[in-house]
Amino acid sequence: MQLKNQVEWALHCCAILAGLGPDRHLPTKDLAELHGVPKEYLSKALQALSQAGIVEGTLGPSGGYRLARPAGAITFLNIVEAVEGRQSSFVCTEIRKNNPCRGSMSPAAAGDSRPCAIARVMWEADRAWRASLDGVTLAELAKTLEKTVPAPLLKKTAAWVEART
Amino acid sequence: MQLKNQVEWALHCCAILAGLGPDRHLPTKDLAELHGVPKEYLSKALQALSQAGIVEGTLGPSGGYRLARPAGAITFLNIVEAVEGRQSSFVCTEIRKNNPCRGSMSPAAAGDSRPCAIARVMWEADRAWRASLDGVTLAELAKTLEKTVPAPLLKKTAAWVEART
DNA sequence: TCTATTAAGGATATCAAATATCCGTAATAA
DNA sequence: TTATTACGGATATTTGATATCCTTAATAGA
Repeated sequence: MQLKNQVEWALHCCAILAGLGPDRHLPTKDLAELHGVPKEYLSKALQALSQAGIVEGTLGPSGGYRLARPAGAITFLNIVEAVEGRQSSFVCTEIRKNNPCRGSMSPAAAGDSRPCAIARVMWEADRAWRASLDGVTLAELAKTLEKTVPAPLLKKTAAWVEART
Repeated sequence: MQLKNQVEWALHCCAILAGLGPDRHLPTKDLAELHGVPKEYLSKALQALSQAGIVEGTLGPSGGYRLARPAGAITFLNIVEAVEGRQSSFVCTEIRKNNPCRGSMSPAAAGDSRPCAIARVMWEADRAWRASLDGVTLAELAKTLEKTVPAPLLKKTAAWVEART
């Protein structure tokens, strides 16, 4: 079980966009070159972010993407769910016959409206995962970066961004 | 991102085995029929559980599987990790060039031993997921089943198990 | 001893999803 | 008018999950 690599790309792109000045944009092409990933495929991830209202794109020359809301109002969970979807990592299929732990998918068919006890444990863990991701915003990530990443590296990136906007 | 269906099968099989009397066994064939899943493929999951020391198999007629330890000493995490592996759902690839958030995979190559800040957030969420799974044992599941599953269903299963052992 | 049963595991086939590429359309700044 | 860009549809490629087949060795029971 592994998250799509688009999740990693989306998180890094958002981190970069969070450091952008107001009303400035970065096009897919630059973001792809920065991270060394295929432009066309990264574009799909950015489109997902756009549809989720996390980033917004503007057309034409000097267009590109920027955050659609303040970095403090965007959590990791928002980004992960935009790319990866909201379905739990555990899917309870209707396991048949004698098994006492019925699924909750079709209570009528199962003759029991109570959710599968095993599924409930798995879903609770999924909830804990999402709660953890929902507890960190892009703004807090930026603070962490300042503390843990060597200054020269940050300046290098800042200069790179500056040169493109 | 989705867990393998083998995880669900393994959890249900362990739940059944937890209700078994001491020194009794259930073969793969019966477990597969009970759940309505392919025997050969379920066998792979049971082998993984066996290698992890969660169940133990005995050969020959009247052989099969049983739990290798008390149900109170087996957590959901044990079972999930036996089948799904221990690698985090988030993999931090070395994203190249100017990006300030370096990977922690090859600090030497990155010239920086600090782990990627984005990866740390994702890994923390993964840790929360595993902690949640590690907080529930098979014994506790059995208690939940007694409370939430209608008695006739439990009796039906008990009778089924009884007929096979 | 013989036979049926079983776990274990290697090899391989099948299928679904992730990954990646290509192309057309419409909008827009210069 | 032109170059640039987001957006989205269609499709190819690759990878991993799913599934099947077969052999081997152990073991209980006849």
